[in-house]
Amino acid sequence: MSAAEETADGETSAWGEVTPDAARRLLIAAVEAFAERGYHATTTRDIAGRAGMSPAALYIHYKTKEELLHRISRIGNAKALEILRTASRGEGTPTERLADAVSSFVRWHAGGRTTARVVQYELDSLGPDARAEILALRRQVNAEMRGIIEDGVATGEFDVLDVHGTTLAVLSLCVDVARWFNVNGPRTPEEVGALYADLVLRMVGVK
Amino acid sequence: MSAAEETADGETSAWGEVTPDAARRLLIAAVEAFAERGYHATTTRDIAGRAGMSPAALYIHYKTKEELLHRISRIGNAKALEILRTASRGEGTPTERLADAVSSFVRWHAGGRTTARVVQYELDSLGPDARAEILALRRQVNAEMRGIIEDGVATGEFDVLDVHGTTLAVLSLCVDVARWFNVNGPRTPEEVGALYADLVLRMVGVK
DNA sequence: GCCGAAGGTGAGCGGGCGCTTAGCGTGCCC
DNA sequence: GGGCACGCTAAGCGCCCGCTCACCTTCGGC
Repeated sequence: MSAAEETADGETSAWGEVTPDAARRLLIAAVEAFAERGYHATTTRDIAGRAGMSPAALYIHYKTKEELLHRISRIGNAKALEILRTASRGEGTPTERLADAVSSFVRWHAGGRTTARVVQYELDSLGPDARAEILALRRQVNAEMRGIIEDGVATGEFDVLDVHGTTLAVLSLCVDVARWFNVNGPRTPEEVGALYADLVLRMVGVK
Repeated sequence: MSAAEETADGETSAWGEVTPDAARRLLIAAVEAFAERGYHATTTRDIAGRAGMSPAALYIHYKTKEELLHRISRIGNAKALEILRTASRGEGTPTERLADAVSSFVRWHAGGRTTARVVQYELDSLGPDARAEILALRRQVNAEMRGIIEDGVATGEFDVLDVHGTTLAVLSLCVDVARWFNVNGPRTPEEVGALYADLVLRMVGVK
């Protein structure tokens, strides 16, 4: 992977599907700006400037500033869902699959904090149609996590009183990593992933 | 308490310390607007309009729009700290105090979601000085929660590998309630508080 | 070597932003 | 009951926003 495919804080981006090159650079610039300042506090001049272009160039590749956020949200949420699915549908006991799911989901939110922040915290900045589309992806994420927990309850490995509530809490815990994780802090994404996998196994009552 | 002291979603606000009356009405209007749309997407005209005043009236009571956010943040974070301190410094075993702390902290974040959202998620919209002041309050919140966990480890009630990491996770779990809690959803703040207290006791390894 | 498509720029429009200012009404003090 | 401090409004200033438009390059096809 080339240096151009890394964002400023070092995370590797999976924006390879975005073409042409100029459109991808604009999108990566937008991710960084939205993550730093928030969608509404980011100007189109700032995004274009980070990508080394004039403000007008943005509108060759995107109809509006909101379309940029929409594209970022869809790709990012799809990636998060894919990560969770890979772990959830792998081999192993529910205990192993839950630990795998949590640790990889957390690693993505910590390591790709810039992207994850935008994906998880700028939902309300989208218009109704776009928000509805993203919410559909979120429901699939929820269903995937709930599926693992239900499997563990069925095999007797887990001891859970409220499956829906616990699912919500587990996902909330993982997602909120994007808010507080500090790349220059004392923990690596791998360490947080391992810690959280342990905590979640305790939450579902694994002996 | 009068109806005028309730925000739109029914939560009772502790803004009694804010005087005169017009300043309090503006502040409550700002809390609602910031929670709905976010700080940067909220206009001073919107805040003043919600309070039934002209845009200029805002500047009689507050120097800038940011001062409003700063005041809200300080009062709200102080309230959150007070709630946690009351539970943390009460009587009982560490197990009882932790359950009490989590359930009351969560009840505040769920029931007072409008305020809690602003308090917990608009930190980055503050300038450097104001942010530093709020961060000092947050460190006290962190220390209070960590204190309970350390007490439980000392008495042998808790089995925790990483005290700092677990403290972070517990607070993250509680705070994120403000993001997803829905007043019209299936759970009451009390139910979420009870569920979360149980989950957190599991996280710290209470038998 | 000419042409059209694709991708870019500089200048700027309409509008809404945060905030200011001049002046008005009201009630309290003496 | 005159003066004045206080709370508030109507109007609007200067700025920067998202976005557009007229025009300029570059380049592959024939």
